[in-house]
Amino acid sequence: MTSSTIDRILDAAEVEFATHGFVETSLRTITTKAKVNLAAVNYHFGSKKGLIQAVTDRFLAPLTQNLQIQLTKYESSRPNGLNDEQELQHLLGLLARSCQQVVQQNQHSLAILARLINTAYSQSQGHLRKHLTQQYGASFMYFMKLLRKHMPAMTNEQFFWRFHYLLGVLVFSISSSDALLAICEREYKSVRNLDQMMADIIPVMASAAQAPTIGEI
Amino acid sequence: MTSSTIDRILDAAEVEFATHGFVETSLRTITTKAKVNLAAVNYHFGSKKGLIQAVTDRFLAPLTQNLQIQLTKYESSRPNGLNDEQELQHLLGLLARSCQQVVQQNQHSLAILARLINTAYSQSQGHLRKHLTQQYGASFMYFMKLLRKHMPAMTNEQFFWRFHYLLGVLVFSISSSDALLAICEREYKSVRNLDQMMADIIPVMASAAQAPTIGEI
DNA sequence: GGTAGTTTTAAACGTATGTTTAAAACACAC
DNA sequence: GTGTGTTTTAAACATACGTTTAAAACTACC
Repeated sequence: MTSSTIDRILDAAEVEFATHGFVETSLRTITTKAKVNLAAVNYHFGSKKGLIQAVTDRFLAPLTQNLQIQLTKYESSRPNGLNDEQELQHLLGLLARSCQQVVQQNQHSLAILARLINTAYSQSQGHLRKHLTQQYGASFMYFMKLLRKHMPAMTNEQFFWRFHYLLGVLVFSISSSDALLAICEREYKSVRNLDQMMADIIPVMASAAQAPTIGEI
Repeated sequence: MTSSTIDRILDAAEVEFATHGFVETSLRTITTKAKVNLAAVNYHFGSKKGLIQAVTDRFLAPLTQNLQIQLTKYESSRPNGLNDEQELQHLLGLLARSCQQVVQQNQHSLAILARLINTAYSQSQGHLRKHLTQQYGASFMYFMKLLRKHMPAMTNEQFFWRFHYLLGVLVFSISSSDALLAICEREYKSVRNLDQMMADIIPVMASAAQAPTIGEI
């Protein structure tokens, strides 16, 4: 077994990044929880930034790949006679299923992804955003293109905005899921999980996607 | 003129907090931009946390107050015969207008508010969330209660989730607005602003609010 | 004009961070 | 078994941060 060190670091970093964010977690807490020497991170990943990238790559690669496969499969054997609403629900459902499959092998991947997107869109110059789209943009572009097909009553600009409003639902829900699930359990005695939440969100996003546009925007 | 120091600190902190976040901005950059001695923050506000609270209080107090007034005014002279969709649009419009009024006097207030909510919901134990609801929860509870009235086909738990999905649209859009507006201008040669974005979002949120619920959730 | 209270200043403090270093430990082919 | 390349280790480094201190500067009142 070669270098369980790397895996132990990745596993520990994943948990910390997901629960406390990138800047808020130090290499020292990561290496301590991983039972690994502090210098190991810089030795194996070069820098903290390198570690963050490795952590995100580990699930972003499978996620985009999975999504790509699901979409092409769906496109090749798509049922006829569906209206836009149903098509949107299907597409969003595929995205949700990809997320679920990835989260099954990596419990914190979505939380990290949400943090990643949040920080990417919080810096207006957006180096991180550029890196993400260059690295993984292809699958998501394809996804957007399919969505676009079933939101025909919009200009490209209107679609751009609408898409990011939908993204907001997803990102906020996921990054707040721990808190929301806890509140839900305390306040309504209802024990739920992320999968149920995702299923809950799909029709909401579909409705939001189909909301009327305001004039010429 | 007594202590322009305090105001200069608040103004500078506001800009930095809005554009770079709370933890990412140091007291040194704030005091430098404010042309004020480093120790001034601790002298006038006690600590960095105190400064953050002062910065947020400066716009949260007017915002909640404004919202409260608008809501009670609306409730007392509400037009009859509106359906739920229209009522929701009205209520969300009032929230948007409150935001606009506050943002008019304080350009970065919404960006900071979005960051505040994001961090509040990102820590599952939620001390900040508790503080916010204790301090300013009244107005927002009232707002939620009015919203609830026009989303009758839901359980309380379903409403809880749906409300936070809507909140996600708002929070993500606002915290990403700088990036989104920049992309929009570059990609579609369309110069827009936050007000237009907010107006754009209202029907989307109203639609999302009325999306069908999944079974017994 | 002197004095008490407030504010500002420069400097230092203590701590935490990411990173580097150089020696030690290890693995494995020859 | 020796030697080479890789990995681990403990220690130190350099920097950045929030905070504190004590003296200086300022303000306002008698």
